[in-house]
Order: sequence, then C-alpha cells, then structure tokens
Amino acid sequence: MTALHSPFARKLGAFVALSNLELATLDKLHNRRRTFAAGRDITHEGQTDQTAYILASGWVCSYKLLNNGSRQIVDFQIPGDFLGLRSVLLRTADHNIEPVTTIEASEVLVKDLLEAFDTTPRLAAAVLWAASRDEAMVVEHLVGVGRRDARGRTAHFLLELGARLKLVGLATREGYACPLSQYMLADALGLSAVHVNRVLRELREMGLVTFQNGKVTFNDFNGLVTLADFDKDYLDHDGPLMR
Amino acid sequence: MTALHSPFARKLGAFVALSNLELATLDKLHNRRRTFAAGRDITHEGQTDQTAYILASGWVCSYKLLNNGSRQIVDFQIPGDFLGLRSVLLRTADHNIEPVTTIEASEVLVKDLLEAFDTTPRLAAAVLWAASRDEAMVVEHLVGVGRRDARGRTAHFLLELGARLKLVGLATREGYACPLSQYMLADALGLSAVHVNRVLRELREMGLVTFQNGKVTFNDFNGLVTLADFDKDYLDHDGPLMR
DNA sequence: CGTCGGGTTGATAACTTTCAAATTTCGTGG
DNA sequence: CCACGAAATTTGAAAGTTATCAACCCGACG
Repeated sequence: MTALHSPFARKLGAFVALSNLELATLDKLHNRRRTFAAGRDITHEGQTDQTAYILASGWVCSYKLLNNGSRQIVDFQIPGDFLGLRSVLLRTADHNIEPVTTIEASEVLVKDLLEAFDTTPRLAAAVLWAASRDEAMVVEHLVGVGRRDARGRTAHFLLELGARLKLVGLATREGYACPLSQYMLADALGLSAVHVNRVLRELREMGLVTFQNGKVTFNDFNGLVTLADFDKDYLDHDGPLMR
Repeated sequence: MTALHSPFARKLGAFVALSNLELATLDKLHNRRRTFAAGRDITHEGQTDQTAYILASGWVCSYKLLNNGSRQIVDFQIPGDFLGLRSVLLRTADHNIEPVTTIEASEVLVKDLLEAFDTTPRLAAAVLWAASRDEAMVVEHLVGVGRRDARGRTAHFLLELGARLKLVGLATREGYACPLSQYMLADALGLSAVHVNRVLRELREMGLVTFQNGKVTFNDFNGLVTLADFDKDYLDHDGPLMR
C-alpha cells in the first residue's frame, strides 16, 4: 500500500485491506475537486440525477424539512465522509445537504461508482461497510432523540462528535473546534435553540463541557461520559474484515 | 428471470436487474431456515461473530437499551428484510433483535455473503441499495421523533408501516394486521405507553385511524396523510438503476 | 377462580417550547 | 479603526406537551 491517500481511502482501508489497484481506482473516482460556500445547499430533497461527493475539508450537515417549518438535522459530515451516496442509490435525494463551513469536496459520478463496483468488487463491500457505519450513527442519534432528556442528549452529542473527529485527527480528549451554531445544535438535537442555550449553560456550570467561540472544551471528560451514558468505543472495530 | 423467488430477491431485483446466475447465488445464500419464538431475542448488543438472517415470515424489531432503563425501537423488519447486516459488517452487534411474533428466517453466513460479493459484484451493489433503503427509513424515523408532536408522529408511523407492508402485499389502503402492542409502539415512537394510548384514542375519535385488536384500519386515509404530513411515495423508485 | 399482560383513564408533576426582549459578537463599508 | 446592522446568544415569564403515578378493567390461560 502506497503512502498517502485521501481520508476516504484511509477510512475504507480500515475495513477492507485494499490493493494498489483498488486504491488507484478509488483515487480515480474522485478527481474533480470543487469548493462550496457555507450555507448554500448542495442538494435539495426531491432532486433527481444526483451527484455524490467525498468531503475533503470542512463540515456539512444533512437535514430534512417538514411542512410545519421545522427542520431535523440528521447528521453532520466531516472530512473523509461520503455525501449523498444514499440519494444516488435511491435515485432521488431524500434529504438536503448544506455546507456548514466552506468546504472542498470531490465529485463522484454514479457511472464511475457503479463501474468501480463491477471491476473491483471489494470496493463495493467497503462502501457498504462505510454506509453501515453511517447508519449506525444515525441509529445512535435516533436513540438519543427518542430516549434521552435534553441534557443527556446534548452531552452525548458533543461526545460523539468528538469521537468521530478524533478518528480523523481533528479532536483530542481536551476538545475540538466546532463551527456549529446553537441553532444547528437545536435542529440536530430536536430541541429549541432557546432550550439548547440553557442546557449548554447548565453543562458549563456543572463544570463538564464548554461550548463557546466555536470550540468545544471538555472540562470533565469522565463526568460527561457518565452523565451522557456514552459508550466510549462504539465506533471502534478491530481492523479489516476482508483481507 | 425465472418465476418465483424469495421476497428478498424480489426486493433486490427492484434495484438491480438480476441475472439467473445472480438469482441462484442469492437463493443459495440463505438455505438454512430457522424458526424463532416471539419475545426471545435473537441477538444482543455487544455480541460478536454475528450471523445475519433474511426474514421470511413474521415481524421483528431492532432496539437499543439505555442505562436508564428505557429502550428505543429503531425499526421493525417485515418479510423480505435483512436482519443484522450492519452487525455483521461492523463485527459487533450494535443493537438487539427481538421477534415480535414467531418468525421464520434463513441464516446467511458472512463468509457466503462476502464470497457472493466477490463472484457476483452486482449483488453487492444491490445489497448496498437495500441497506440505503433501510437507512432512509431510519432517517425518516429520526425526523419524526425529533420534530413531530406525538399525534403527527404516531399517525406518520402507522402510515409508513402501511406503505412498507403494501410493498410486500401485506396491507391495503384500508389497513393491515399489526401485531404490535401499545408498549412497542411507545418504544418506537419515543413516547410513554400511556401517552400513546391517549393519542390513539384521539386519532380514533377524530375518525382517522383505528388501532385495535391487532389491526390498523384507516378510516380516513387522506385525512391521516394530511395530519401526518406524509410523503406518499418516499419508498418508491423507478425500477432498476443498474441493468 | 386467580393471575398476568395489555389496555384505559384521571390527576399531578416535569420538561420543553414559545414569546419577548436585551445583550453580545462579528463582518462590512466608510 | 470605527460605526452599523445582521446574526447569534442569553435570560425571564407563561403556556403547552408529555411523563409519571395510581387505579381499574378486561380477556387469556393455567
């Protein structure tokens, strides 16, 4: 395996031991790099003939809007994550995608993707694995929204984001840079922005976490883990399943 | 394409036009049929070396438990659905699987599955598609729990279940047989059983749906759709993406 | 019969939202 | 470098939604 590849290749490699051919195929998949401005949606629900992207830098969120005007953020994507894979496979985007910050992403053509699956089948398995991992995160999110109170939910969310960022070297046990506004947090957590604000204050005053000035700081990591009932290694695994 | 195949094959065929070879491979994947009793969990969170199953008959639910004692049902599976695919790919079960009724399911060995991906790559794409479809349902569920009030959430849930069942011929516009208790409904919706009971009464008294005696009856389908802000064709698509 | 799980209902408590307004932060143009 | 306006954060008070607690009912089943 050659030296430097995209964060995406690094991620897939954790599941399937990829050959040089497969790595090369992967790299060819996404050569068309594009930049998108924060706040301008890349994809809208209902749009067909979707393109998928692989996120190279910046943060993105996927969300759905309801007719009553509220929105639910389903997930945030960070560098190395796939954008819009589901929309491509299902033919129609079932959610909106909005860059939280200015982002760089490289386009993946459906045609190329499906061809790659045909020629290097293990890639398909790898992508399936990545998709499963994403789904696991959505599931965890659902559990939080359905069964945790505002405080636990918020705490859990901040920890989980930290865990994901740690995997790509963007967080430490101390904290991480976080470009989210309290409104976005609210839309992700299924709470009102006002309440999120109160909960954040509470967590801060309890000496657990500080969410301020675009930074999340863990003041008492273990205390937070306990409060949030957080499973420290749910994203872990033991290396490639397929060799 | 030959005549009769499993509901699973039928489902995948909707995405990828499958050759006879591929269909045969599919059928060979799951020949070991087993029966499981209602209420006895098949899989527990944290278990490793998982087996996956394809559900042939009966209903199943996947759920997670929290330390505070509450549980969140993530999804229900109905005939033709995959069970535990994610757990297999991630190496460790990240949720519990409980048969709601007595079920019949056929075992799928990981080894066979991965081999099938290698020999008939298009199957991998098809399974990826099916996984995406499942994820879309979890996403919709998340949106409901996060941003709908109890009434809309319940209404939406009953409609969505109906839509899924209709796809496999187990529901009509009139209603469907539903083996769920109000407790399960509560755990799926992120509500208390007591409140679910009240909401169901309300929906019944509004003349919209009746949830009683193991049957869901749509008394005013359109009214319910309106109340629930339900997108009637979010599970639809236009036939095989790959030919 | 007696028990048990599910369903039903009322009363009360807890949690969250909504509304309104003040304060702070931050980017932009002068 | 400062002023201004827009956006984000913060706080209080009141209203609304949902949970919890406590009974009671009912049919299935041993």
